[in-house]
Formats: sequence, structure tokens, C-alpha cells
Amino acid sequence: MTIKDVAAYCGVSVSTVSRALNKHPDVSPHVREKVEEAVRELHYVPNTSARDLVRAQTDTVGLIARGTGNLFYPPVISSVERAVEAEGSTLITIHIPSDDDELTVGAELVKAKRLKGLILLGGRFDYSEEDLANIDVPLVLCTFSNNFGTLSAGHCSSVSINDEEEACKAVRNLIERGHRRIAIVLDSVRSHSIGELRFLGYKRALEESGIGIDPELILEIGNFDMHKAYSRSRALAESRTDFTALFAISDSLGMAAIKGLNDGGLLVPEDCSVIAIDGIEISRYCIPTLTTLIQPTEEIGKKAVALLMYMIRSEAIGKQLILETSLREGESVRSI
Amino acid sequence: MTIKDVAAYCGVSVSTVSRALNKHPDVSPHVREKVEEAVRELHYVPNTSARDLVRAQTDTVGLIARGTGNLFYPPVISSVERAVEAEGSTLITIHIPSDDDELTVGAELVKAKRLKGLILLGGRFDYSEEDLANIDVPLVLCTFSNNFGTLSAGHCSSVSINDEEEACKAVRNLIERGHRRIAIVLDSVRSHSIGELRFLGYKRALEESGIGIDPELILEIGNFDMHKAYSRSRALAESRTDFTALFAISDSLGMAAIKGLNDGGLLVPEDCSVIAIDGIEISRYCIPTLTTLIQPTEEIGKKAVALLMYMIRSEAIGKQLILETSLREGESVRSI
DNA sequence: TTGAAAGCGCTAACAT
DNA sequence: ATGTTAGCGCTTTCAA
Repeated sequence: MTIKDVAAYCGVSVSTVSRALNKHPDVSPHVREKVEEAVRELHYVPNTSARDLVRAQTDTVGLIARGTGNLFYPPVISSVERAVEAEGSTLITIHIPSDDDELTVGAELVKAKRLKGLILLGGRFDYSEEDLANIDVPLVLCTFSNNFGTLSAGHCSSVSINDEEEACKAVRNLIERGHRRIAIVLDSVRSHSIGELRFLGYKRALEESGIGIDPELILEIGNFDMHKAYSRSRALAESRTDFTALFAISDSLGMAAIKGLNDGGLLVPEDCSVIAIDGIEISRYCIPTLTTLIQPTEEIGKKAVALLMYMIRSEAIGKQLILETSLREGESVRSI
Repeated sequence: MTIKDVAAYCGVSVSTVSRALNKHPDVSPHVREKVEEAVRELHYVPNTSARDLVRAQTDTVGLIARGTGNLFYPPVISSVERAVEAEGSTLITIHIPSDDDELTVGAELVKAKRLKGLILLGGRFDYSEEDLANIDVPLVLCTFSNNFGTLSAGHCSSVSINDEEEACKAVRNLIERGHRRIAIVLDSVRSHSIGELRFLGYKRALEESGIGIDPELILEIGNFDMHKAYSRSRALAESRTDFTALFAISDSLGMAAIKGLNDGGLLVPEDCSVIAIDGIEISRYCIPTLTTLIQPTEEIGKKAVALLMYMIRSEAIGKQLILETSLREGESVRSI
């Protein structure tokens, strides 16, 4: 069942069928209708490989999600999927561990699948022009990137929250409620990724209020493992260190921390308040409900695809888009 | 950068390069080496579309996950991704809402992308031969299917836990601990999907022990929405209906139910025990930790791909594979 | 062991 | 408005 069969069935040439299929204007309504009927009748589905081969590039865009098991991704990926689908394109999604290099994987994928664009989820923010140069199709980073001041944006856009600012907001929220001894749970202060940015926000909020940084309250767990977050928080609770609040850079770390504090003898929020960033669905149903800054996952996905398509179509230069979080008041923070 | 360039670079014909690339035996070691070097030198990556066009089918397999936001999927999908990657194939993943028809979507996808195989996650179990006939490539269902007795397996395999049996185990666990008034939270008793199967297991466990079914204790929420599970459980708690335990057919429903019971005035596990099925990571960090039957997600994904590849290669008839869960003792169940 | 050439299904000039 | 035709990059007969 090829385009030839459809052409024969309709008694026209293949190019006419092709034109009708691709919604070219110069096809008579009568023929167009006949073709459409034939397609239904014959259950004809165009061969994507053939189409892609003759075209300059595929109708496929790639999505690379770095860091497995991140509960923040699924809704973003869903959103990207829907948006890409709505554009009539195809999405290829790949998850890579956080110690793989997303740009290397990306460059290969782009070549092999002849992608027309690429979206990166959870990448680093310290890409150099050189790194980026390997990918010769439009690129959208779903990571706040503060180095575009020095980088020529080229075919690279970004959409994300302002990680530093939002982290700062979260910690300010705690400070406003009277907390001064505030712990932080993060992957690493030197992650070249959101961990580092959110740590900067934490630092800034404390400094604004003249509160010093206490290394004892910085729980660097190396990755986004809930178990590590649990055990370190528990240890901190058991150590009887003086602190009344904790900021987790993600909801899952926040939930693990609450459990750790709890098992370490500290009640949340009575003995220790906890705030996080993400707003994943399940954190509305834990006990206590997590207070968190909700990332606009749906919008991140939609905007990422919109930016990508925009760049693909107009070969325009990249744009940096910053979205805002919204506070979801849970039960894990109290004033003191 | 095409195969022609590589051929020119090596001073051989394209067919020789093609043979070398595809590891045909009849290529002299010397030429083979030269080609390999040229590929590295020139950063040549074969054009998948061209390759797929000339071959009978693509190197792509599809994965359709039905029901969005299911936390059981991500680890399975990751596992499938890795396994497919290890086979040198490509995966296209699509999420569809639970009210879409996975077989229709699947049939289209297979045609359009000329997939060599398809994996279905979270599908129904009441497919007819007719339904299945629309998909003319090997198919693996990650859903327990009890109708293969009457269905000729054809090119269709399945890998999953025995939903009815495992649900029965879960409820038996509660009964063994002295519970007799046991509620259930599920999507629907007539879902033609795991909901129905697990309900059957619930029923069987109760009947085994001579416990009658009380419609009041059956919380049908229509879908897998945590919010619905929350509000219904809360209402049940507030109604002061007599019950001491609750079985949720998924971890996320279980967590939502715990929260609902809690907010409705019942402490878990003191006033009400809760058990579920899934074993998602985050349910180890809620308060109380969820007692649950862990699904072997990693293995489900791996086995699904293995079965699929097996069928693709040998055109063999399908196999039905049943895996076992393992009990993860949490803090949400106590004996009475 | 290698090369020449046909053709996979489609799109897009170009011609009419 | 429609038909004819030349490829897109690759694999695979068929010949040498």
C-alpha cells in the first residue's frame, strides 16, 4: 500500500496524490476529495522513512531527560509529547543517567535520526559555545542558564524557572516565618546544574537577612537519591544540631527529608519546617502535605516546543524564557 | 556526509562500505578497517530514513503507555528504553489518556513509523482476536491477560504479574493479621483492566475466609486520580463506617487514601491498616511508610523487550510470562 | 572479495 | 490543475 496504489485507485498521478496529502493549494477540490476517500478506503498511511529521506530533515524532535527517576519530568514530558503531537511531529525521548553527557548523546541522536530539533531536560548550565556547536539544529534547554549573557544564543533557547531566584523565595518564606537556622538538602553545591543555582539562592536569602552560612546545615548528598536525603536528614535530626527549618531543592528530596527528620525524632512542622521546589502531585498527599513552589510543568513543556518550532521555522535566534513558580501552602511549614 | 563520501574517502564502492558497515562477512579485513577509520574520521552517521526505506521495516519499536501520571510507568519505561537501546533499536514512547484506545493508536503508529514491534503498558485485557489483528507486528502486553486460554496467542505475548492473585495475596495479608472489615480503593470493578482483576482477587480473598462483600467498602473512583481516592477515603473515615483495613490497587491511590483517612480522623495504622500494590520508590518515604507488594518493574521492562525481540527474530508464537511481586513491609499495616 | 546498478516510497522541480 | 521525472541515501541482487 503505497502512494502509487492510491494514485492508481484515484486514476491520477502520484504527484497529485502527494500534493493532496500535503495540503498544497493547487489541487482541485474534486481530486482532493477523491484522494482523501481513497486514503480512508485503502487504509493508506504514508511511509515516514521515504518522506523523511527526500525531505531535508525528519519531522522528528528529540527529548533528552538527564537524571532518571525525577518525578518532575513525567508531567513535563507529557506536555512536550502533546505539544509535539499537535504540531504533527514525532518525539523521541531518551533518559540518561545524570553522569552521562547530554550534549554528546544529543549530538549523536541528532545525526542518526536527523532530528529537526532537540529539547534538553535537566541539563547543566555551563555549556560553552564549543559544546553547543556540535548540535547543528535548534535546541531548547529546560534549565535556567545564566551564561547567555556571555554566550551568543545562536540556535539555542531556554525555558525554565529562575532557579536561584525561586530558591531564594523559598528560603525567604522560611525567614519571614521567623526561621533563622535553616538547613538545605541538595545534590551538590558545585553541580553546574540546578543544585548549584538553588544553593546560590539559599545563600542569597540568608545573606539578605544577615544570617551566616553554617556548613553543618548543608546536606550535600551527591545526587537526587531519596535514600541519601533520608539518612542525612535523619542524622542531622539525631545530632541535635540547632535548626528549625529545612529547604529541599526538590519535592522528592523534601519528602525524604521529612521522613528522615520524623524518624530522627523531629516532628514536621512542629519541630522543623520544610519547604521545597517542584510541586509534584504526590507531595499533596503526604503527611504532612509538603509546602512547595510549584513549577509550571505543563507550561514549560508547551513553551519549550513552541520555542523550538519557532526557531525551526524562522531560523531565528534563541530566546531565554523565564517562568514563575507559585506557592502551594502545605502543612510542612509553620511560623515560630 | 553520506555513504558516498565514505566510499570516495576509502577509494572503494558504496556497496563495499555498506557491507562493511553492516558487518557482512565477505569484506576483506583491510578494507573493513579502512572503512571503520573513515567513519571515525569523517564523523559519518548512517541516515536512518534511507536505511529504513530500503529495508522491509525500521529498527524502531513502539511503547504505548495508557493512563497518564502513573508512577508505576517511569521505571518500567526506563527499563524498556535501556533494553531497546542495548538491542541497537530505537524506541518511540507515547502516553495516552486512559480513555483513548491503545490498539487504535498502536495500529496507526505501527503503520506510520513502520515499527517492527509494539509494547503496550497498562492496557485492557479483553482484546479480541479482531482487535489484535489490526496490528501486524509482534506485540507485548504488560498487562495480565486471562483470555489467552481462548485466544490464539499469535504474535502476541504478555508479561506482568498475576493481578488477581497478587491482589488476593495483599488482602490475605490483611486477613491474616486479623482484619475482616476491609475496604478497597480502585478505579472500577468493571474496568476491563487491572482494576477489575485486582477486585476479583480482593473478592476471592474475602470469600476464602467467609467474609462477605460490603458495597459500602468498595470505593470506586472511576480513574486513578489521587484526589478522588483522597476524598472518598476521607468521606469513608468520616462516615464512621466500621472497617479496620483498606486495600488500594496502586501505591499512589494507597498514599492518597492514607492521607484521606488521616484527615478524616483515622490514624494509619492504629485505626486502619493500608496495603497496596506497586512498590514505587516514594512510598518508602511517606509517613507511615506504605506496606505494599513490589512489582518487578525493571524485570517487566527487560522481559517485555526480550519477548518482543524473540518474536521479531524467530516469528515465534507469543508467550505469556507471569512475574511475582515481593512484599515490602512498611508501617501502614498492623495486626489486630 | 568487490563493483555496478536497480529501486525502496516519496517530494519537488519542471513541463504541460 | 495535473503529469513526468529526477533524485534523497541506502541495501542488495547480479556480475565480474
